[in-house]
Amino acid sequence: MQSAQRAQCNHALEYAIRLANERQKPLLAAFSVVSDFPEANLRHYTFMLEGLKETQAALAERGIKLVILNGPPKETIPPLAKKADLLVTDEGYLRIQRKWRKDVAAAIDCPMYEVTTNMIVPVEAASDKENFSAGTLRPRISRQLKKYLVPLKESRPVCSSLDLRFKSIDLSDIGKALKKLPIDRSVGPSPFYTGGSEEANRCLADFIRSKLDDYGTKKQQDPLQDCQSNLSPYLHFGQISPLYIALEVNEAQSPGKGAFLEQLIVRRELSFNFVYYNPAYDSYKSLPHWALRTLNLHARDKREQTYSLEQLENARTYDPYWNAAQKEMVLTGKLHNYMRMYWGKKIIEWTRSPKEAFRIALYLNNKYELDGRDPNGFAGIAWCFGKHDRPWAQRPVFGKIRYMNAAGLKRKFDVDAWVRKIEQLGHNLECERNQTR
DNA sequence: ATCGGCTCGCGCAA
DNA sequence: TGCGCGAAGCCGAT
Repeated sequence: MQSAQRAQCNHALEYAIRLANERQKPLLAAFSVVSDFPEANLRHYTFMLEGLKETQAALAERGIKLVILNGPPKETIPPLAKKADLLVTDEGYLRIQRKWRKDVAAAIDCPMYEVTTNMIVPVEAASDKENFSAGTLRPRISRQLKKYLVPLKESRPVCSSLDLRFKSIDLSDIGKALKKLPIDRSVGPSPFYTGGSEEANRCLADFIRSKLDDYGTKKQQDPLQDCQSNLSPYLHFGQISPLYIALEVNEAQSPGKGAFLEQLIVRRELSFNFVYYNPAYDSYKSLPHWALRTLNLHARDKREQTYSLEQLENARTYDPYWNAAQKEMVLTGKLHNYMRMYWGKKIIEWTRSPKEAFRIALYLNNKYELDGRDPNGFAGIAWCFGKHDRPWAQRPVFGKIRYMNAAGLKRKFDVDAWVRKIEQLGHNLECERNQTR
């Protein structure tokens, strides 16, 4: 288990159970905590372990033991696979996830299967190449939706789980477990979002009940309206299945259904298409030619204002809207979708070159967002630089890249009220911190 | 308040 | 080869 950290609606898990049952063999589940995952810190590990603790309990109820190990998969997994008939894993799209799987496959003697469960239409089934935009991927996905929007039957292993003595990380006290791990602690846990499938299911139910109707309306672009699903951190750690979400939303009779499924399926899977087929997905080089051409042409344009990474990270710009966005991200681990775009666009405006802007935006996104380092995050940052978008009217610095400014925020919602809300939030957290001291 | 212009490449139809 | 079209844009004209 790696990218689908859940007991529910997990095709890799069900496939493993089925194969074990066919062979009348016991099943063992394993997860390897890699404590030096690039750019991950205490915030992300906390969220992840909260989820794994629940998953371990949920699996135990179904008679499956989940061992939690610490170390790179190529060292932790092969010893477990020594006497195994076969090994089943979930799928990974990022460079490091693909390397983990390759390394494990090379180090074991038994067959290994990789099962898609974090997508609805598998990345290779949707397209065999990188797609230029949603416009080209959408029909490919739509054509096959019926085939893949099928509920998954859950089963139980017939043989009792192996009771081997493995040095499993004890998750009964997550704080304690985290203290023992040699992880980056530069960013603290989110005070707002708790990890785990149960919380994910609560978010989903709440979203369908009270938010879905407004999805796709202009209310969705207003961060003051609580109109988002907030599911992206849970999707990132595989604590909830996109198929399960899609099936649940599909059941609802709501005008927002189409707009939400567009996000969940087309836009999300376009991101997976991006990281899977574009080896430079985490760099400026991943941009389309027209975007690189126009950005390079304007790379030496005079900037009205430039900021260093430190100034940006500490939310010290002249723009109170941008500062509030940065603060929301740092404080909560999640920034509203619309503000993320504004946030990214402004970094282009305020840095010495688009290459530097890309590096800074990705760095901050990966460090503070709970769903950082996700295919969606890489595609989201690249979008600010023209990826999956089209050229627009030429202007300094941006060239033909889509431009955004504060007038747009004001047009769409009461941005000053939103800034006050973020300030209040920061103040409240400060008070809480002082009280616990 | 609404509308066209801005501008490029993809993919389908002819 | 032609043509329609595309994540949330802005901006100036009407």
